[in-house]
Amino acid sequence: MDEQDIRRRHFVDQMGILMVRSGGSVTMGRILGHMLICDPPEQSLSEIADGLGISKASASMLTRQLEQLGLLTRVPGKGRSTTYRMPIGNWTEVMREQIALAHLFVDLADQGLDLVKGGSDEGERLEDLRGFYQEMADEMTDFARRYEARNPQSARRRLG
Amino acid sequence: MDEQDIRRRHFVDQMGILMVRSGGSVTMGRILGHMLICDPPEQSLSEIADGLGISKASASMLTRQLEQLGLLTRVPGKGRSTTYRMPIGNWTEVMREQIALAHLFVDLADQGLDLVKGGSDEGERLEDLRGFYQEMADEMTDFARRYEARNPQSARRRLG
DNA sequence: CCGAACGTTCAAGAAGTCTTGAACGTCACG
DNA sequence: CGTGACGTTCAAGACTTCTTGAACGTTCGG
Repeated sequence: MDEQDIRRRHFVDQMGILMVRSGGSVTMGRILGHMLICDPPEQSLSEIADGLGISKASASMLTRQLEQLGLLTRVPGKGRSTTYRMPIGNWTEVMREQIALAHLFVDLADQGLDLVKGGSDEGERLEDLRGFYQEMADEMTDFARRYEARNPQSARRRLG
Repeated sequence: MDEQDIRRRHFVDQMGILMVRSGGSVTMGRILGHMLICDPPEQSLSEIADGLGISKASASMLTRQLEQLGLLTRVPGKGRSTTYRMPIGNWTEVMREQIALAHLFVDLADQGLDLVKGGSDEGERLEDLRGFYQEMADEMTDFARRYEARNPQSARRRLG
């Protein structure tokens, strides 16, 4: 293992750590790191598993999760063989979950407001939370639109 | 347990689920939910633990974590007794972690770009990621500033 | 000085998630 | 057909995180 390999491994592991802090798992992040710097950019499941020293079972499960998050694209090959690659300009897809989550907070805050309709203080706390998440959702939706406008390639699916 | 209690319990549990989706734990979210609708708004550790049916050990640990996240404020009482309450307009504090995380992605992407300086395709993927997180960080910082300007009470600490 | 109330910490157990080897189904190729 | 390569699934084990009761230190009121 030469100097370059060590640095690549370090990059991959760091991406694993950042993915954990983002809500995912270490290995999911390591796959992402691998797919960011691998050559060739398209890799089969076996190549990913071998490249990272993980089982094909993990690779199969995690690539599917990453695909669902919009962080990995499946490229069907001939027969059963398929390869994966990092999509370019697809980050608004990733924001979708965040925006949806913010809306869930807004909705739950509304339920709470209905619940404490009598009191006064409770309302203040809930409206504070509601206001924040509402603005947050609006802001992110706006940002996603601008990002898509600037990166037309990303417009695979549109925001609702 | 009457109708009202059931609805309160439901609200608390839903907040637990949303907190999990946000990267925290169920019980952390349930505490947050309790603190959003509790009366009086300031509660001691024992009141929180009893109110949710969890141990004081959990309550102690989780209130500290929530305090560090800026989602709970410690209100020192006389002697050893302290109470907690939900702060108002303190949401920019919560954004801090997100912004810091985005910066970490940018930094790691830079390391990666340095690593693959030879190739061409790798650079594209890394620059795409870097660009997104850089803009994301800028956008959130900007939003936080505007939010603070609109909610002066929140300005306990300023963004750097 | 004593006792009660409170929050903190710790080790142990419970619960959940992650990872894997092995078995399987499918497809291309000879 | 038969064989090999590939991705998928499953049950089992490893591993990590969560939760708790009990023991402890501190403070207030008597």
